Amino acid sequence: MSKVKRKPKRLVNKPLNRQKLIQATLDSIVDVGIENTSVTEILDKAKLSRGMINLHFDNKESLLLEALKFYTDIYNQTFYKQLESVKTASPAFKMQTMVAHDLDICVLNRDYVVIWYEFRGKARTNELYRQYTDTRYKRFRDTYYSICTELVKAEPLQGVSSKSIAHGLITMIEGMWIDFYLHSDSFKRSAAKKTFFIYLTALFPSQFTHKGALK
Amino acid sequence: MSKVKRKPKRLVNKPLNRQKLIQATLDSIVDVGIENTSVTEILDKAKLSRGMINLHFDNKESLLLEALKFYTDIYNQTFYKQLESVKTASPAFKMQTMVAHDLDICVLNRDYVVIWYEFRGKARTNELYRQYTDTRYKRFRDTYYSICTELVKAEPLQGVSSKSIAHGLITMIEGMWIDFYLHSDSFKRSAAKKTFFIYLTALFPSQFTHKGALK
DNA sequence: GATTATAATGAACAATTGTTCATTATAAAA
DNA sequence: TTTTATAATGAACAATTGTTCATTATAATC
Repeated sequence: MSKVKRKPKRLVNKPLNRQKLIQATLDSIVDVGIENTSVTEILDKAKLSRGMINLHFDNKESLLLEALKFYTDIYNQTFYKQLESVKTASPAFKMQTMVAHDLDICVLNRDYVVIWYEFRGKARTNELYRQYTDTRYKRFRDTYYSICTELVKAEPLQGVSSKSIAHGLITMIEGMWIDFYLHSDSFKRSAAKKTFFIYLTALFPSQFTHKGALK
Repeated sequence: MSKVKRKPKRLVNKPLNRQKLIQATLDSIVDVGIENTSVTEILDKAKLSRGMINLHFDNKESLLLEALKFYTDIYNQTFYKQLESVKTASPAFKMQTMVAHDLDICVLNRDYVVIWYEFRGKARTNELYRQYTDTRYKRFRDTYYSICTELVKAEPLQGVSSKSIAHGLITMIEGMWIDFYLHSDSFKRSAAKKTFFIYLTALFPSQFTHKGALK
């Protein structure tokens, strides 16, 4: 008789505590590194009891993967938002916008970069991590390749493929991130941007200027 | 009476087993990552008994540090040998030589790069590791800065500091290493070299050509 | 207020970590 | 050959790892 309906109950705090665990995991990675991020460490930070990780996630590994997923989503969202906003603009403006994004404080900040490299350090020996890090990397690379192709079309260079040029630029951005990761204290966002535009101007003098502005 | 002299004995195999442990540690880092490099893993690889790490080194941490030291010495030796060999050459030739070294298979190979990034991943939270990785990085950077200064002196660029140029080049080399680390299967040494020389030629057209040769 | 579904707890678990040290093996010196 | 110094062994250790699950707490429904 009373078997009419048993609806879900008490789901108010569950998603909240789930998110707490993800945040505590990311905090722990920043504080003590992914290597020393134990369940004890995470639960101390989240101020939750010992069984919570295995209640909300199957195991510690799943929690770490969800944290990585949550993290990469942030970058993807801002990256694509920027890309969308310059869809019809000139290639030079596209390049300027995307470089500005990748050197912006909302993406190139201490915590953010640390988390990225901690996860990617484990990606080599962890198939699942590699999936996420490689996907992000591919999108990032494809975007810059595409913009470089447009730049070369607008201003052809003799005997130089747009592929090679894109390769160099992508490599440089990656190097900038590493530079920030290693020396975030002395790293100067403006200097990085300037350096970047020196190289762009050397290759495409009719589309850029050293000062980072467009022609 | 018989207290005349007690000379050291049986020191034949000790250094040999010590080196075995260092090599097994590096092998383990390549195989399973520094995170999963346990004493059990190392000793299995070295085919030595359980107590050996604490006999030859104070503890596991010391062994890892000695392995890092052994590793960085290899790079430093070849790097300085090359640098010494071009001491009196033109800046362009110096640049060509050092880039060739840093993209050469004896330094840019799978095992070598993996070990480097595994250690550097831990360097952020490990003061001692950081000392070694930072020292190597500083030497590397100083060398390229110095060569760039010479290049700019030979061919001044208006409104562009040699510091910025060096910054870009160093950043690109670092990025090439990362690229190799992440995609050693598809990485093409020749393509990397070519890309590098495109940028050098764009900046210093009277000292380089796209083909990687000197003018 | 009583019932019920489930979120949260934390003691207990087996497995693995790095380290210790009494014991054994071995090569050089007496 | 005997003695001696020390290199090597591996069982035993305490500490820490991630996971389990019987118990308790709590909010929605009856």
